[in-house]
Amino acid sequence: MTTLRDVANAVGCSAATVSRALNGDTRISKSRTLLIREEANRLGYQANQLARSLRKQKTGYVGVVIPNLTNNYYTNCLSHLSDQLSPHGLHVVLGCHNFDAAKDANIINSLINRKVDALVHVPCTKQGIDGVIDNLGIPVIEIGQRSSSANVDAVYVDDADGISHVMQYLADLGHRRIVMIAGRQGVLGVDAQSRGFARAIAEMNLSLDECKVVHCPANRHDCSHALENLLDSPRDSWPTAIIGAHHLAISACLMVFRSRGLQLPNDISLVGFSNDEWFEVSNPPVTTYEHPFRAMSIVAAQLLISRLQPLPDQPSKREIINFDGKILERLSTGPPAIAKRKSTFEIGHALNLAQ
Amino acid sequence: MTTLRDVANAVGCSAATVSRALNGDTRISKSRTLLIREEANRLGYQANQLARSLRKQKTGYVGVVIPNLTNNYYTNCLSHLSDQLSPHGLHVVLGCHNFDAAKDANIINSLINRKVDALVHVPCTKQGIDGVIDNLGIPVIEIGQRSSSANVDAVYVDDADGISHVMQYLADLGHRRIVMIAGRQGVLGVDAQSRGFARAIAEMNLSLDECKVVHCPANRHDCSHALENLLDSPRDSWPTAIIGAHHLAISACLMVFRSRGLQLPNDISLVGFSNDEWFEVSNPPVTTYEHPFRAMSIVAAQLLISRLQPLPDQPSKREIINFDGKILERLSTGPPAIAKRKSTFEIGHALNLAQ
DNA sequence: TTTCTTTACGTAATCGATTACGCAGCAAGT
DNA sequence: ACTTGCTGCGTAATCGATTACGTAAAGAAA
Repeated sequence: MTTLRDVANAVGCSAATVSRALNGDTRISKSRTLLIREEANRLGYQANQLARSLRKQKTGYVGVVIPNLTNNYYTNCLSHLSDQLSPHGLHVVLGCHNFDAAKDANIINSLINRKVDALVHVPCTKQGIDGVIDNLGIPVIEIGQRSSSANVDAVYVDDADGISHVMQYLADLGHRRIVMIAGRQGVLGVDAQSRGFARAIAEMNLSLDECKVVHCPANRHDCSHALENLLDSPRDSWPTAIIGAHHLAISACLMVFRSRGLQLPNDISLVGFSNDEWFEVSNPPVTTYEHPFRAMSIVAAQLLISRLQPLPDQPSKREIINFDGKILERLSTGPPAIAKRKSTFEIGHALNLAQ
Repeated sequence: MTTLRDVANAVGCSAATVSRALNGDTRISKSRTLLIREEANRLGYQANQLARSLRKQKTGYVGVVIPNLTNNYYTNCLSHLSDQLSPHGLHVVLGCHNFDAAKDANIINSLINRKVDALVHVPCTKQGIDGVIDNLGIPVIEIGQRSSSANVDAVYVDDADGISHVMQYLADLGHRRIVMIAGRQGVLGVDAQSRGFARAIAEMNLSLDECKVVHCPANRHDCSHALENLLDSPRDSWPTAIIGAHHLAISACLMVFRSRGLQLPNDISLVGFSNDEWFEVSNPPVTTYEHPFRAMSIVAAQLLISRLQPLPDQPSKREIINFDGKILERLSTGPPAIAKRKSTFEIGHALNLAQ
C-alpha cells in the first residue's frame, strides 16, 4: 500500500504537508497542493482509514444490532438505515442477537471496543441490557422498540397501542372472541403486545375467558400446532378473530385454514401485526397493522446523523419519537358470522320493544 | 477509556508487560500476570480494537456486499454468513450496490481502505468490476453468482443450469410455450437465466416464437404490467407455463391470476426461481427452483475462515464451488390443458396410422 | 533598518495497541 | 571464576494517519 510517506517522498516534502494538502488545508501553497494531488493520484494513494480513525477518534462505522434477518421488520429497517447512512460515508456493522440478552450485550460490547461512532439498536428485553447500553459515550438510538434505558434516543411504535388499535378494529366489527398468536414472553415487543391486548380487554369489556394470548416460539411448526389445538376444540369456542402477531403466525394460520378448508373471513377473521409484501398477495389478502418501517428508519438515521455532528450550541436532549402504525384493511377480516346473526336478532328485538 | 498505560501505571510496570500478560505471553511471571489481570478487570480495561487492528494489520471485519435487502436470496445469505462468522469474532460490514456497478466499485474500494480482512461479494455484472476486485490483497469470495474475475473464490449456483433444469421440468410436463419473467438485462444472474433459457430452447427443440423472456424492472407493478400485456393477447397464444425468475414476478403473477380468475395450474403453470417461505403458503403452493442458500453460505464462510488462517503449507489455490439447486414441486404446476388434449389426439392419430 | 505579520511548511507528539531487541539477574555448566 | 542460557521485563519502534507547535522566509508596517 502506498502511504502518506510514500507520496511525501515522491514529492519531496513532509508527510504532514501531504496530509494537509489532501485535506484541503489552505495554508499549503496552491502549486504544491496541485503537485501533491497529482502525485497521490499517480501512486494510487488512498488514506488508510484505520490509522485515520485511530487518530481522529471516529471510525465512520455505525453498529446496527437487530434480532435477526428472518423477519422483514428488521430487514426493512436495516435496509433503509443502510440506504440513509451510506451517502454520509457511514458504514453499517451488523449484529444479530436473536433475542438473547447475553448475546446482545456481547455484541454491543464488542462494537464499542471497535469504536463504532453510533449504535442503532432493537432492544430485546424490557430493561434494555441493564445499564450496558447507558453511558456508552456514543449516540445510541433504539428503533422499533423502546426499552427502559435512560439516555438513549428512541424511534419506535408502541406495540401496546398497536394491538389495542387492532382490538378496537376487531371489536368494531363485532368480534368478542379474539385470540392473539404471539412470540415468546419476555421479548420486549411481545410483552408490549400482551399489554395492549390486556388493556383492550379491560377497556372494551371483553371476556378473559374468550380472549387470550397464545405464546409460541417463532417457527411455523409451533404456530401451526398451537392453532390446531385451538381449532380442535368445539366450534362454539373458536375465536372469531385471530391476530397473528408475526409473519410466521400468519403463514401458519393461512396454511392451517387452507388445510381445514376454512374460509377467511367467513369462518374466522385474520389480522396481521406488521406488514409483509406477501400479505397482499395472499388469497384473500391479509388485513394487517402496518408499522412505518421506512419513516422510522429515515428519522432514526437523520437523528443519528445530527447526533454525529458536534454542534456545541445544541444541548442535545434526549429524543423519544413515537410513531403510530395504521391498519391496512384488506379482505381477511369481516364481521363474525355469529355476531351478524346475533345482531340481527338484537336489532329485531330492539325494534319489537320500541313498538 | 482505560488504556493499556492506565493498567500499567496502576500495576507499576510497563505497557508492554500488560499487553503481554493479557495476551497470555508465558514469559511474564504467573504472579505478575495474575496481578495485571485483576487490575485490568478492576479498571474495566478493554483493548481498543482500532489500535490493535492498526498494529496487527487485521480488523476482524468482513465486508459483505450484496445487491439489496429486499430479496430474500440476499438476506438469507447475509443472515447465514453473519451467523457463521460471528462465533469467530468476525463482524460483518454491510454494503448494498443495487446492481449498480459504479456503486459496487465504490463500496468495495471504501471497504478496502477500511481494511476489512475479507470480502464476500454478490457480483452484479458479468466482468465483475473489471479488475477492481482482482488483487485486492485479501480473500474475496463471490457468492450466489460467479463473475469472470480471476483470483477470487466462488461459491455459487449456475443460474443457466438452474433455468435449464426448470425448462426441462416444464417440458417433461408437456409445456412447449413458456415465458420467463426476469429482471433487467445486464444483471449477472438475469443474463445467466437468459442463457439457460436459450440453451433449453435449442436443446429441447422449442420454438423461439412461442418461448420468450420478458425483462422488467424489479418491482411488482412493472411485472404485473408485463404479465397483463401477455394475457391481453388471444388465449391461443398464451404461454402454458410462466417462470417467475424473482419473488416480485411471482407475486405479480399470483395477483394478476387471481384478479383474472385464472386457476393454477389448470389455466397456466407457474414456477418460481429461488425459494421464498411464502411460496409454500400461497394457494396453491408455488413450485419453485430452490437455491441452497444455507449450504452456500456455510461453505463460503468456512472457506473464508480457512483463507484467513495463514497456513504457510497450503498454496491456497483458487476454489470454485458449484452448487446445484433443486426443484420443489408443489401445486402450481401441472401438464398444460392444451397439451393434454393435443397429446390425446396425437396418440389417437398415431394409433390410426399404426392400424 | 527593525519589528511584526503572514505564508508555507517541517518536526515531533499523538491515537493505543503490539513486538523486535536488549539487558539485567540468576542458575547451571566447565 | 567465567561463560552460557534462561527467565522476566523495559525501551523504543511501529502501524499510518492527524495536528499542536515552532520556525524560516517574505512582505508589510513603523
